[in-house]
Amino acid sequence: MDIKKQIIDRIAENHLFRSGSPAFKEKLEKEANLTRIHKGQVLFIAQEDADKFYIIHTGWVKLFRETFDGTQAIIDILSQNHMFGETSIFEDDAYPFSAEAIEPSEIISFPLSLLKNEIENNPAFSIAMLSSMARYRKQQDLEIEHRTLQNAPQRIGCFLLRLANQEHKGPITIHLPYDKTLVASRLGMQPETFSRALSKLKDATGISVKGSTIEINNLSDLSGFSCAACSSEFPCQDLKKETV
Amino acid sequence: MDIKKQIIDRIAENHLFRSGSPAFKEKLEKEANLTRIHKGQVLFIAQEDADKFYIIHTGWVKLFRETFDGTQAIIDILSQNHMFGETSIFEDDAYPFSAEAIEPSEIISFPLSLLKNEIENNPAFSIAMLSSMARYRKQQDLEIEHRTLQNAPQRIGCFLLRLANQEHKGPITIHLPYDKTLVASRLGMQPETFSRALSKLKDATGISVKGSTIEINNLSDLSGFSCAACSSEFPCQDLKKETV
DNA sequence: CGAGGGTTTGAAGTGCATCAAATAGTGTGG
DNA sequence: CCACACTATTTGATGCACTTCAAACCCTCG
Repeated sequence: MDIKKQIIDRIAENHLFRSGSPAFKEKLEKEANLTRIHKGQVLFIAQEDADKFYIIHTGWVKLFRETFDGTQAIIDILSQNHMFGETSIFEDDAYPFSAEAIEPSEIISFPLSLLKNEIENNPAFSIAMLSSMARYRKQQDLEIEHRTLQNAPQRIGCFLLRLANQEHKGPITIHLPYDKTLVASRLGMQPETFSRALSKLKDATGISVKGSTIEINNLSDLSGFSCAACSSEFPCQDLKKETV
Repeated sequence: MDIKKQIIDRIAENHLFRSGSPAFKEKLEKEANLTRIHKGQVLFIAQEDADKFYIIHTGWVKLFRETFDGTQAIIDILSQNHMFGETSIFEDDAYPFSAEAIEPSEIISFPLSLLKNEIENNPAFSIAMLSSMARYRKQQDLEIEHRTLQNAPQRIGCFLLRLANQEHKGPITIHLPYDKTLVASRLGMQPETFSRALSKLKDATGISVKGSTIEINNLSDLSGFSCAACSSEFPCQDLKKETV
């Protein structure tokens, strides 16, 4: 219970929930449900009736949709402090995608009704929600652009840049947050293509790769290579920094 | 003035603006600016200071971003009753893309400040705005999926299905709303690819093509072919039907 | 009629996917 | 701590889809 309170307190600090009413925060805390889920566990599937929304405490969750033949389209892969499932409010209470843990994770769930209520009764909150959705929208626009204009090595480079802390000078060390196979599908390519594209990127930009650890020696080489085919100037803001 | 009033009245009927306060509608009418623009005319470019948002009365407008070397990524192509530029409210008052007329068009512009005000002061309106953005978000998710999972002929078929009036039984005649070259870039492919993919689609589904007129004889052949690689069941809702 | 843009067709190249197989890495039970 | 099983990753070979470059065609409009 104590842990739960701590978690809620931290969540309450983020941009969206800061605008929540005290009553809302109280209810959040009361109705929060912290669950540990294992790798591969499915939280919900697309079209299912939606009655909860989720925030990730630890771990990683992928959002995806699939066709009849089982091909998956990864919509997003989320980590700590990210919220998902909340848009079903606007989708006749059906989840618009499926969600599955890709690592052992701790997930907090809340009744969607709380959110709905707060949106309807607290204008400041609904405005905060608007700006949260606007941020997501911008990110999606960028995603489409990336997939249209960048080739495989460039997309990987761009992904690495967004993982890197761009303030830092000098060599930067990055750990891929999950399976290379998953990074590949997150970037819309096959695992084999990812592997080959990564070594092309290595040759082109002088990064070094050992397993899932990647060292960037020269940030501007990397950004020069990756961002050439992108309309936004470097650094391509990581819109994910603001988490909710 | 009379024409202007008529236009505003029609706009006021749509989902988003129905939630506007009477004072808001009044101000909209007073501050509306109807402009005729010619093909190729640019309304604004990305990053420019935003002080207006737009609604299309007649014609077509493309939204796009471009890289240094001039390559364009088409974000969307919009027609009658669609709104654009409004998201700059959430982007530090800078347009996140450029907008250009692709046909002679009549465009109505309004001060962004009106919208900002209404969002801040009319909770019902900000909720309507939320649901409008949620709709857009869903559409973008679908767009990414299409580009990932569908091949060129399938994407064209899907595009045609969304143009067609799906209620209608029997043969359906469609006119491409703008240049094939533009349709191609809207679908993320080259004009040559479009041309070849269209004839593949013709062979596969029995549609007939004469210039920019396309006749669909058997809707289910077309949807069977195109929607096989898509997670949503046919008919892929045209989320654009609700225009704003 | 002739100019110019849009569209189609052809030929060749590139990038990514696919299938198959080898290799590296990880966790398990002995 | 090792051997085994299993999964993740890499590598190779091949094919397909789309792009690119070039040229022809077609349509419209002065």
